[in-house]
Amino acid sequence: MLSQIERRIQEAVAARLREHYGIEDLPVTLEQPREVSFGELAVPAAFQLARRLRRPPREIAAELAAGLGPIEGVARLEVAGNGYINVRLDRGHYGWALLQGGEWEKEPRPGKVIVEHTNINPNKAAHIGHLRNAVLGDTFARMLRAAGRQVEVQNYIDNTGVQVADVVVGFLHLEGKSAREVERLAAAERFDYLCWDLYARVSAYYKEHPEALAWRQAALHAIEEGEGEAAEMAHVIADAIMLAHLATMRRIGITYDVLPRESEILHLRFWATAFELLKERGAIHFETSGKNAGCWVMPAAAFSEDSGEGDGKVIVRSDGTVTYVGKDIAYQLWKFGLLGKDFYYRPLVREPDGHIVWVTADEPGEEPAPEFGRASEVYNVIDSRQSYLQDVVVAGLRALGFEEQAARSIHFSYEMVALSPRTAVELGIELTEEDSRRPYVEVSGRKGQGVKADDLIDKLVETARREVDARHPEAPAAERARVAEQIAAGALRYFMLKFTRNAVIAFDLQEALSFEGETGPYVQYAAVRARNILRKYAERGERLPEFASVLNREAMARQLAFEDFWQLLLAASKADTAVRRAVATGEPAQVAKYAFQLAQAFNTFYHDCPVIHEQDAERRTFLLWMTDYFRRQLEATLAVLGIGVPEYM
RNA sequence: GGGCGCGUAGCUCAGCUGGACAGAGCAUCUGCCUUCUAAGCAGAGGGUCGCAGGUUCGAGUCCUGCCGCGCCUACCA
Repeated sequence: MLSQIERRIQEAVAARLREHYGIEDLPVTLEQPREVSFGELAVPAAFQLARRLRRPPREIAAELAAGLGPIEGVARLEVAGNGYINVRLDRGHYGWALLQGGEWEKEPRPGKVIVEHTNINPNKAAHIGHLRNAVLGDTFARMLRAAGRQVEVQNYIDNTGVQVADVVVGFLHLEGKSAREVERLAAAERFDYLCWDLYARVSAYYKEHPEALAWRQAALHAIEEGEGEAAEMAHVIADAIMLAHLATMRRIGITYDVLPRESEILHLRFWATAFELLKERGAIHFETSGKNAGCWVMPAAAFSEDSGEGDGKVIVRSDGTVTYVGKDIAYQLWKFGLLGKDFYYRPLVREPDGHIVWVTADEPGEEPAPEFGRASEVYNVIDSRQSYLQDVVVAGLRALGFEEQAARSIHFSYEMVALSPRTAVELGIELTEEDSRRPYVEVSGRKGQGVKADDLIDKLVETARREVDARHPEAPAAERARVAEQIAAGALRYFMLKFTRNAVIAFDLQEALSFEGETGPYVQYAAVRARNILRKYAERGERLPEFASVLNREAMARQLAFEDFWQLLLAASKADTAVRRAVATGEPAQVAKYAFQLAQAFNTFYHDCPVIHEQDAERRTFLLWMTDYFRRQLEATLAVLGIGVPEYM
């Protein structure tokens, strides 16, 4: 809605510039005035012209504004400050247009976007760092969809890597378990927690007994070959934990379209194909001397600006096994449809909403699968510590001559989640004097430190449940449980989204468990309040009026003359703009901030202005409509954030 | 050493392509529940935007140089 008016203003100003000054190369930008009392939009063009024309901006602004004819949707223009042209919208026109339609503007583009996120090693329970990844990825995918793009969400399962091998070593050598015994354990509750501890024990064992690293090598080899006890055990572990991760993420509304597995990358010879390509086109070479002797290496010059120091990146180890990066290059090629091969697929689980999650398979399945891959754009949601490896992957594409795809391979990076010193101490992690003074402490998953995702969600649900029980003791228990879960999920998702991507989160348990101020529940509460108004109105036996027939443009203009009403409506109408802007900058936090500010505006309105008890009929109708419009806009925004609105709070 | 990122209120963080007097939440203090639920609202105090230059009509935002901090720089991912 707003962007249509913006376009008209830009066109009108551009035309005026052309006709009056003969200027065609000045892009007309629009800003939001600092103060709402200045109007809804501001044109700073006079400042840019001042230099060229060598005249004071204020004078130019006056001249410019005077020559602009009437613009649809604009009530008037004012010259302000030392050269701004402030725009006042025609409020009646605006409100009326929103009442008529007010659909979200989209920017559809051809081609499919792949968003890859979560990507947790299937060897232990998920932790809060993984939650940040998944929430960012899931929200970004929702943002893209809301903006009209076609999106496919992938979650890569590294089921043949070192981390899984380490847990295999643990079961095999520290626990003396067979694949069959592990299978029984895997069927029990909290297998991911059990592996979390075992993984930490294995890591500690390596430290004490470095010779045990040979076990890892052997396991890794066996897994890559796909045969023997270790390989079988690896599959059991990885599959069970993959399902545990899906269950964890399901709790906060996250799901996937397809899970490409590393084992298929190997067994279907994706890697072998990519390897041949890389060799053929000279992207990697065999090292015969130096510390990388016997390895296939990508030269540092390929991915680093000044290639002075680096020795390049090992793609194939001297024992013949391929590194993660190598497999990732094959995978990235497949995503763009450049490998000339495809996986087989089988349905893995059906989500409660009917959505099917597919997983790759190494032989044809019975059910026909949708087409996966063949994207025109790929976002890899991976933390910033791995930017070096992402650079290598992209360099691989470039070295193979896929310039365009390399440019469309986007590392959607974000900073790590560390712990606040206070929370670290609460978890029993010993801190040095120095650490306790720092704003945050990085913890080691290898040592079994950190906050498990499910533990955090459990705590959030408990906290929410206490509040819900206190407020609604009469409600059925099952319903209270569901409400508490929605609040917990909202709190968690908002917490992970309120920080911009490259802020290190110092995770503080108390802060995360807070439901006041800038939090998910605050925003959910505003939506619940709006719903309550409409529900209470209906309970009084009154039917919601046919707004479009009762409220005409003049009534809109009359009501929107009140500043508070106008500001709330204006804010609510900007939801689609906020999402599109956030897509453009790749910053989900902007959507979260918008939702919070909109909720704030509504809460003020809610406090100041009773809707149902309004005496004046026209105003009451208007307020009901505005409440409903606000509700729809906030709920749609929350949906983009993956946050649901509880029945009550 | 090199690469990436960060440094804004006591704390945690926003600040869109440079724009009109620097924002939010938390914490502290003061008020407001007989009204559509106070997970709320209103208000107060609190900042030489790390430092120094530069570009510009205009710099928290761009450039350069320092200072401090973090991450990466594996035949782990």
